[in-house]
Amino acid sequence: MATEKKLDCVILGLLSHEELSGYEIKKRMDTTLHYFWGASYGSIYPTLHDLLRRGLATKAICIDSKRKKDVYQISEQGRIYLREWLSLPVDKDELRYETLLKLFFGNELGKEGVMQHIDTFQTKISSQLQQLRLAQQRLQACLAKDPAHQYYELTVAFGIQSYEAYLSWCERAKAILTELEET
Amino acid sequence: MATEKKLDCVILGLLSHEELSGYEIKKRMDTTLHYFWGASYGSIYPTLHDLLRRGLATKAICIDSKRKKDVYQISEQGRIYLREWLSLPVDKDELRYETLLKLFFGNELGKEGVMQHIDTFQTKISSQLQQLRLAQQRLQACLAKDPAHQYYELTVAFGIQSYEAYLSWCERAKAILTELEET
DNA sequence: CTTACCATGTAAGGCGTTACATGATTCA
DNA sequence: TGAATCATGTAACGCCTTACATGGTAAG
Repeated sequence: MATEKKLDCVILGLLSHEELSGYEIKKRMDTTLHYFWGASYGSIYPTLHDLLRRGLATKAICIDSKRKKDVYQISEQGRIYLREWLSLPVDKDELRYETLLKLFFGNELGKEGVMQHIDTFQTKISSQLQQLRLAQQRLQACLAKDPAHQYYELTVAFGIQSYEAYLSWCERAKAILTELEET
Repeated sequence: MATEKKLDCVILGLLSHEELSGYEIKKRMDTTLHYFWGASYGSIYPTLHDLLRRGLATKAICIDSKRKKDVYQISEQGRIYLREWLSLPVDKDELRYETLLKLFFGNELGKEGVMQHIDTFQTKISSQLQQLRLAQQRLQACLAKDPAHQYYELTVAFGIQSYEAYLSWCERAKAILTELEET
């Protein structure tokens, strides 16, 4: 019942690349996966325990220069489970842009308010686009060494392409609204 | 606690355009708002009752040719509440594309699988793009009559622009993967 | 020495989906 | 007469966020 849980698969996916602690997983969620997925500690740690319990991951205690952390590795079982999920058809691609919602009800909000929201959106997207471009440069430098990064690069390219489209839409939208104001 | 609820505002927004029944609201969610918002009956009807209770909407029973339905109207209080929310800064724009997730873990899935997912994605987006283009044509025909539709048109334009970007990314991604295969 | 960051976790509770239930009406 | 659509709802339950709690270490 309710929406199918995927966080276990996402974490397994990250572990398929390298061993990670819960804290590091959260980092990945906030950076690498940030623009197309997310999760909080409150869901990550319990999921990690669950993966252990199901034998899909193993845990080791790692002590790097005085600092202790629990690192998790994907198990053979986990790899099988992950591959199975990856092969399944995609269940849902979802976009929830509150900005579009507020725009849609723009008649009630008024032109100035709408303009304001577009400006804020544009600023946010611009800065995220810069981040993505940086990531792309870093990736392209090491693509030759590690062709596995090719897939990462594809997702970054997706982000760049759509964010560029967003920005050009912002300009057009603002132009249309300005014209409306003159009339 | 937990994520802030916005469905009440979304419904009020829809009611600000016209009076609607729960069933009709669901229809709007599945068509007009479909690509940037969603909701099920299980959340719509209770929210509608809640709006009544809070005095943000009123209910009337409408009998159209034998068919009975409960239509809701936004109240003055509701309009104030809606405007207030619309003026607030946008809290969250969220994108959750499982397709990108599976792509990201492409190394584990393999090229063929990734290609498959891209194809499916491309097909789905193409068809949704067609829908959006149709909507745009319909809208442009009546923009002169009702300038309130301008805002609706802007959201449609956003969808078209980003979906076009998605599709051109699909082509590039497939080309890159094909090249990889040849090597 | 204090701020920031590393690191792990739990509890409460909201949100919203899925599945189930029911019944009328329209149309083929 | 049967399928599709109109129409309204509820119960169970899963998911995940927020907020809270705790403590160690690195760096300025």
